[in-house]
Amino acid sequence: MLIKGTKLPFKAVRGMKDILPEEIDVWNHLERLARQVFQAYHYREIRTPIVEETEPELFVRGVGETSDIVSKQMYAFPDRKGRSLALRPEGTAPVIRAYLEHGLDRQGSLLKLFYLGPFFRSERPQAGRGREFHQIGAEAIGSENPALDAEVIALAIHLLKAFGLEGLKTNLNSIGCPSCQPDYRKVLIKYLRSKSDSLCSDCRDRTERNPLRVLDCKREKCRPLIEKAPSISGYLCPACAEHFQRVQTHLDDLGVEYSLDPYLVRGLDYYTRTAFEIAYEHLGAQNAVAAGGRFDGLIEELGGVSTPAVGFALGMERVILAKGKELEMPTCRISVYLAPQGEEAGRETVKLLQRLRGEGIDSDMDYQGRSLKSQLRLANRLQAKYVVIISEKETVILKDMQSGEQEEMEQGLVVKKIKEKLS
RNA sequence: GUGGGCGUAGCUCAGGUGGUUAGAGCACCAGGUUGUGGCCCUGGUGGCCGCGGGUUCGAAUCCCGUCGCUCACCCCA
Repeated sequence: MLIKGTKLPFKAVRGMKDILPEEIDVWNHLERLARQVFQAYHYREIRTPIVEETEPELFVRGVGETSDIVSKQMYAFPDRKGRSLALRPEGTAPVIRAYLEHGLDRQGSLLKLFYLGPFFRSERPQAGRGREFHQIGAEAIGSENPALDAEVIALAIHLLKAFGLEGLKTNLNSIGCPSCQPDYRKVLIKYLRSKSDSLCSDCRDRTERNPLRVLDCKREKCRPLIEKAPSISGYLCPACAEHFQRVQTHLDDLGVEYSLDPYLVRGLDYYTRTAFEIAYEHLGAQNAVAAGGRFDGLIEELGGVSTPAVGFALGMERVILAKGKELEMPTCRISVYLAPQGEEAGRETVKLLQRLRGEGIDSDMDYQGRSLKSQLRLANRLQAKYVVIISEKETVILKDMQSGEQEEMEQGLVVKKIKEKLS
């Protein structure tokens, strides 16, 4: 409790949240499920530092200089020697950095990695979007086989289903490659400029800055124009078109349901060809719960030998938000609670408690010298299975909190008895 | 960065047009029950009414500012 008359001296940083004991079971549960699923798909975990140096421009070159993430959302700061550091705003660039730094490309053919942890972007907080947020992601590096695109998409969906999410919608598109996207881009810009008067002000801006982004403008005003806009699908080069077709065939073979969405665009510059997004309808404005795609140019951009790769990331907070109260886990339980009565009994209780714990039985005791009544009340709230009442006598009382039955026994026997009952 | 909504007890929220000691439910503590939980009953702890200024005889209430939270835009998982 705070001293009377004072207000909170410290607060969590804006947009960053404490995960409290009552919430942590959900997180651990999801992470445990995720690890199982990744194991089934043969992805191995990698953990990269939360901080990266910005000087060789890892994020600028990876994510894109003009992207909002780099241009205005990155937490960057100098360290003691004046080097510029940044809290990682996304996971792919650091994973590729580690991949190149440790020569993981020389250890085998295809490398499949997953990661989970916090990321940071200095955006305005909103439902499903914090300044610190947690992602689970995967990257499959070293093949342009469309079957791998399909695997990654299937993996993302598999994870979300394992988390218990229903009613997901998967959208798919191909945004081409460096040999065809620029041509489309020119055509699109030309079209958009011709309609510039009818577009919203944001879209006029986007036309010059990031024309593909105009395609997923939500404004009523822009919709009809967008629907008449040239579609990327007509401009894909033969190689991209075939790749996209084969991704779809594989998804069909896998029984994955998806919709083609020619307006789907990714915000990060490194994406090529396959782009996908998995949305949960009732989430509010931020309804993409997972998204990803292919990034065949990133590794070369970061100084490696040109290597194709696909991946995705999934937002933990959004998953938890989507699950809402459905996901509530059983609250904290304890097997045995010890209720000492009086000072002398306290010493015996501490010893008994240690013996129980030595046997691996989760147990606790009252340390506050409270009345038996309030100790039992607490034990009840903790959903204790058994309570041991210890008085100054030789014998103790073992009470079954569910049935209410209790029996008196020698103190030496109680640990053995509890072990029997719990097994 | 831009716009809307909201800041009253640990939590969820009441408190018409300003008017005495600011309320309820939940939670917490104690008692009813000569150390025995849940249900019920009774009582109790807990509030600079976000902060600062203004209007007024008088402000939780009206006005301005500020900070915080929240939703949305932008952008993104």
